[in-house]
Amino acid sequence: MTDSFSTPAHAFDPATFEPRWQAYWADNKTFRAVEDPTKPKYYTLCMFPYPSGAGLHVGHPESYTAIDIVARSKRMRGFSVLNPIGWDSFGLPAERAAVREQRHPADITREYIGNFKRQLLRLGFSYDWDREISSCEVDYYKWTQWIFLKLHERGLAYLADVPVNWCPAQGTVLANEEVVDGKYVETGEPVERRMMKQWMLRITAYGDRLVDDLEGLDWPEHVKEMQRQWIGRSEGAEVDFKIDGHDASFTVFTTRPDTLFGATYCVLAPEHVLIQKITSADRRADVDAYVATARNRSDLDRQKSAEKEKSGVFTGAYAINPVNGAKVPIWIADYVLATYGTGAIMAVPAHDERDHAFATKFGVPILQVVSAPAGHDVQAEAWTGDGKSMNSGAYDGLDVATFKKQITAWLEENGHGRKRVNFKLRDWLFSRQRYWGEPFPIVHTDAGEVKTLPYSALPVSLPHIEEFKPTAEGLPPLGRAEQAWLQTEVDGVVGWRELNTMPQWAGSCWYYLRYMDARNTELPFDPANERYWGPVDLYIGGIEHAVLHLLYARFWHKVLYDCGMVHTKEPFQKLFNQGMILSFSYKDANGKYLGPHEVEQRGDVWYAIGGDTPLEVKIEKMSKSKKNVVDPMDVVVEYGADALRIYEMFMGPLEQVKPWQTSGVEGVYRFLARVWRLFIDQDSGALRPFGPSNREVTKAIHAAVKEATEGIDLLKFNTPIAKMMEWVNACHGELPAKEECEDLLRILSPWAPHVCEELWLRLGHTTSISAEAWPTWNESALIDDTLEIAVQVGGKMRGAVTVARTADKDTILAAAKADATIARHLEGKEILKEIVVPGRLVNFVVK
RNA sequence: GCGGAAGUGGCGGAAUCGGUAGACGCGCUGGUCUCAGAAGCCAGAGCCGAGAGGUGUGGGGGUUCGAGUCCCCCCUUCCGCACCA
Repeated sequence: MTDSFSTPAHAFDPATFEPRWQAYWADNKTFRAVEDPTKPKYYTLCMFPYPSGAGLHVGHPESYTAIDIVARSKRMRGFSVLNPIGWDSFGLPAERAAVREQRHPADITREYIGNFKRQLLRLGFSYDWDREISSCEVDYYKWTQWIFLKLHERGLAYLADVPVNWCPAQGTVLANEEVVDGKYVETGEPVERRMMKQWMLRITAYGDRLVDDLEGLDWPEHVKEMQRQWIGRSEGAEVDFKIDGHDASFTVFTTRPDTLFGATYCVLAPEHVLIQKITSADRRADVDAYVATARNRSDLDRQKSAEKEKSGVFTGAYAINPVNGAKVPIWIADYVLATYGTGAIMAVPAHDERDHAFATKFGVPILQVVSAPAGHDVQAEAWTGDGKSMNSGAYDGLDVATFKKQITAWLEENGHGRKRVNFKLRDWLFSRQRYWGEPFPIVHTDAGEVKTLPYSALPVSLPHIEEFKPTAEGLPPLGRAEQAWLQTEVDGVVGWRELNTMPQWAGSCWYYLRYMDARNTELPFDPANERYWGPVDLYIGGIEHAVLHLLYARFWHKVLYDCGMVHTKEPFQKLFNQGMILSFSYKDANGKYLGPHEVEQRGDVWYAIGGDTPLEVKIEKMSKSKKNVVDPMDVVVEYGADALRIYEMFMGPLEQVKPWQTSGVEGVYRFLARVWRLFIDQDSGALRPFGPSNREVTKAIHAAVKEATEGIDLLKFNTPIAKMMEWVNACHGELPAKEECEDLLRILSPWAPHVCEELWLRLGHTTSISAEAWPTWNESALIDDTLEIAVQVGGKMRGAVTVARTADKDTILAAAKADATIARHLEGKEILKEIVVPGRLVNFVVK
């Protein structure tokens, strides 16, 4: 009832102008990206959003705001900026929702996209909406299929019978990268191993380049390291071992060929093909039992037991060591992986910890062939470091590196082995037994041939089906499509379409290229456009994609590079990971979570409203079950988009994990309201008069311009806000000179574009502030005529004196000694040394 | 176990070519305005101490006139990898 009194007619109210500016930008296509050869380009990109039913969470606007600030400031600094947005819209979650809600995934996906888009528009991001794309629409996935054909043409796509990660809950296979600890990373559902015929992409052929090209990238070191570890390049040798009494041999991979003389046994993985052939009659029962057990154990079990003890069984067969003819027993053990190297190893227990553990348990001899430091007994513990070779015949006395080279050369010359580079990285399992994904441009003929469709036959549209479950015969959901889709003709032969679909990663492997030429109907994109826009200059997204998406996209990019489609070896020049935004949660003694509106603080302790038992307060990841989710749209309704954007940046460094605090949003809202009141008379709505600037205000604006300019380049978006706040504080409620006020609006506009456009308009300008030139600062304006010099006595702070900036050493010392407090501290002491740091401090070293 | 990042007021965080620790914001205290409240505005504050002063950037040592910053040891937290021969 007192609102008319308490709220002036023209008080700061973002809801009155924010939507108006959003409409203005849309109507005028203010942020259209133009291939302008007269300007340098800048390409900003956020990781492809997956539009979920839950809508935006506060993590989305964090990276989007950071990108938007860079994009807006780069435009103001004369760059032609590409800042696009689109939707990663194929994938399992939509299909599961479809089953749950009895609706078609296309309908669900489009609804979610509409919701996301509405929310993003309400936050005022400067996207070129004319380039909006959606990976589930046929005008996009036609080109995903096109790129698949390119991969196939180059021998990089093949069908293979492979052990796959089958997730029964999802009803599909998963890529290695999607499985952690035997569980699907997205849902935590268990994964088991099966043999299946699947489409694979030969990413391993690019292993070397994927490692080597990391070198020149401006990426966080730990992300590069994660990629290196995942690719896991290791250099060594393959060695062939004949089997005593059999016309057979097997090959091992080792990184330590220099320890060949110390091999006291060999191990085959339980899946190794030779096992049946070489096992002796008296060992067969044990071997069969061991192999059967190993086969039935899940990866998770295998991993768990790895932490405890080694297991294994002797085959009864012996291998012949090619370097010295020694016969060593062949064991089977599941600590040797079928999928890495050759699935077989030579074991050198003296110099490998795993072999040592195994040898100790099963009583296999341990033979030292590399000298260890005094006091190190290889019988007790393996020595894996450097040393001189011993017990190695003619090779004794060599260091590890030299011996490796010599023995590898000897192996090659004598046909017993060869130099070899191995990767942990395996080929990418590229098919999924699901509906909501890109169909393969592949046809299987009745004669059993696998044929690719010609480019002219694209797109292969996803057929409409009603049920998204496997067929009764166990075929993937696409088996439910009509005969007219299932059966087709290629090269004059009738055949059946591939029923698998591509994984969700396919669409996100090249979307950043489509943005460069989003409406091209002839090609995925025109290479001329790529030469202008590529590569992405700044890419921001979550650390969760450090391996998966970034590895796959780099792989495809390199293939397109080899096809002459793109002109850079790498797609993303600079990468940055935003830190997750956490939130406070409140839990009562019964373990029940309470929402922020159900709790109150009394003193330092939180209680349920009206309750008297203290609650447990924690900072946790936002989740519905913890009742600590912050909906960015709620924040917009209460404080406006500008306040949300500024708070997301003001919370702390972008890369840091940090907790959401609604009181902090109120703080930045108050800042914006102060800016508003500085410019606008709240009662009349009129622009308030400019006045004279003083030294303090002028210094503050230059400091703010400097901090904003440098902060944006360093992706430090929090401290510039502090400097702008200092300028407002320095104004003490009175507008200073017009130019300084305009500079403030210019530098604030990337963070808070709506209020800055509004005030810019009210200053009488008729064009958008987003097209203004970025201001510059003057270092000289930052320097004061007088300086405060800190004074220490014996290294302890005792006071400060104010002197002219030009004051010389003696003047400063005299001023310091004249200060009453300093004089008191110097009294009765002998000054041993006088240290003067110009412009900073004086230190009297005393006795 | 291996690798990486980080520990600063009641809270989020500033400041690292070594040079006045705690900018800015939140919260708090006091004042102003008001019949009253809210908002706004002004002022205060690391901690201990009445004060002089002491003390203080996870802990312990060291280098230095001077250390949040450099060196050594330790503790804690978070993240990644985890039989890859």
